[in-house]
Amino acid sequence: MSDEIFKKIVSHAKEYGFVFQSSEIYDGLSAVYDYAQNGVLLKNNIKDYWWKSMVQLNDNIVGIDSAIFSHPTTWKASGHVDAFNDPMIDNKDSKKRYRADNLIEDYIQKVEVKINKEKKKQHKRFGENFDEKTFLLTNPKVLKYQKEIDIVNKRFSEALNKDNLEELKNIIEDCGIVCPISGTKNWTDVKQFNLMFKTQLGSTESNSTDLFLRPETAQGIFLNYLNVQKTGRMKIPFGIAQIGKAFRNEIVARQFIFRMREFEQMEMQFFIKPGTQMKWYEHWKNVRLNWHLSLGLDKSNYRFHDHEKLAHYADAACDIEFNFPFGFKELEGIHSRTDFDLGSHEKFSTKQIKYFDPTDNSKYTPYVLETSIGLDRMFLAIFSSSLKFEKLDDGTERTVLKTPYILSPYSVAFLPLIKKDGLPEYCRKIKDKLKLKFSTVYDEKDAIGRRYRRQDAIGTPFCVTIDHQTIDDDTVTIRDRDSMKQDRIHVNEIHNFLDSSLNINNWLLNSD
RNA sequence: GCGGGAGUAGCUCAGUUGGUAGAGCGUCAGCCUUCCAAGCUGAAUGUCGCCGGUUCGAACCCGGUCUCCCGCUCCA
Repeated sequence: MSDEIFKKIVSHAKEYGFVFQSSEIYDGLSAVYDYAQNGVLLKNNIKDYWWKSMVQLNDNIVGIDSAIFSHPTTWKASGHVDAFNDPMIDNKDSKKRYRADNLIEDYIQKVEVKINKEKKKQHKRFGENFDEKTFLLTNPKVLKYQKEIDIVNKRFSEALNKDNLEELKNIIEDCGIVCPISGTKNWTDVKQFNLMFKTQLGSTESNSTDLFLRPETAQGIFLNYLNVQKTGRMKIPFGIAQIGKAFRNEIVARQFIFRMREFEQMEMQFFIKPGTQMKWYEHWKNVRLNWHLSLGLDKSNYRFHDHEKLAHYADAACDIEFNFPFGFKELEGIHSRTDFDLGSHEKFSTKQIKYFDPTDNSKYTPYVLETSIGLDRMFLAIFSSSLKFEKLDDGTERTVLKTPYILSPYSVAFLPLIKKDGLPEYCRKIKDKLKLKFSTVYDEKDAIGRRYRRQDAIGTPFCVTIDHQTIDDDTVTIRDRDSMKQDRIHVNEIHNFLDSSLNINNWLLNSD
């Protein structure tokens, strides 16, 4: 059911120039998409709406645009090198996937348990006379176990150091490790899952450094925290906002633009005094939900989801989930990141990243409250929930993209009723006057009704139509996308009409 | 990555047991048109995802590969 709708949404995105699969003429690239002529307008409008709500609306939030490359130590400090690099192995029978290193570690532990069992047994038997050292050195069973552990441990650490995946599999096979679920030894090869994209800085092999494409934009903000705070004379609490691309080699990337390998984040890191994080956590939860609601999509599309299992850096975290065609899924994350990031960069860089608080003469590493929204997910949320297939009273159907007016690719279409009698010329003239301030489009081909529907399909909220009366008295009709109703207004009023309909104040500050 | 399904025009799809492709919508040009996709005339568009094999001959059969969808898995 929703499957069908999702397919229609994806088709519509392509047919009307919103999203194309990347490199389609070469059969495409998995989980990479391009924004097309209309899509880029919608996407830019979303960015703009977010940026203004953060940077322009708040005196204590500034924006930056940090590089996609950063010093490789960044990702050690952030925890991504450890958290994003796992050797994985699949059991072909149970179809379950395991971390190969965990399987081996578990195995070693099991053998250790056997030694302990043996020890307890002997201890019970000999009581006071039990000599642990001699026992461990002489008991044939223990010696056998211990020898096995030593060998496995040695091979294991060598394999890990050399990233020798084949050897990891050999160890698993040699130890006879079975899948806990299927109980079989039918394993695939071990594969390294590196969620970060690697590249090199430097053009020759001998003098190049391995770099990662950033898997999140947040670290660019943390690296610049001190610079921004000093040069911007920022006082805590304050925030740094950023919009930018991030890259993750997802194991499974699916659901259209919901999970892509190259994606765009809109993040704001808010720096606060330790101990105040819960207050700010609640604050930003509110602010962010209201931002979403200000766009006027149905309230029931949103819900909070609190994280039970917290990430290594967080002491509280939740998602704002959106009702996508495939169910409620994460759209935005609000995380209390504590001083994990700044503290870690302090440690790795050995530079002090402290804030001197003049209000009480205290000195501390600031805590961080993060809001992080996926721009592509926001695009999909808007696009999928806006696309309506309406049945009109006269029995005909109408496909209309009811995007929030302020985000629509084009704000207004200019349409001469017919293609002669000077109407096109007149129409172009008034379009030209408005085209720099508003996103406008012109169309004279086909019957007027068809042109209205074309604009409906790409979400244009207003259509200005020039007819013969216009030539006589300089009035035009202006049609509203959602109601399909028309008003006749004077040409000179178009500017003010659009200006007030699309006034960001009315949208952004209308959150209650 | 595993299992299942799929890939034919911009979109939705048809194509009978193998005989080198069609429809609807859309697009374009012209005519006609005084306001909500359906008037008339004409036109363009596909190496049937890609590579290879079987065959006299492949959209159709076989193998490989790429991509998409669903489920599993993963998700700092």
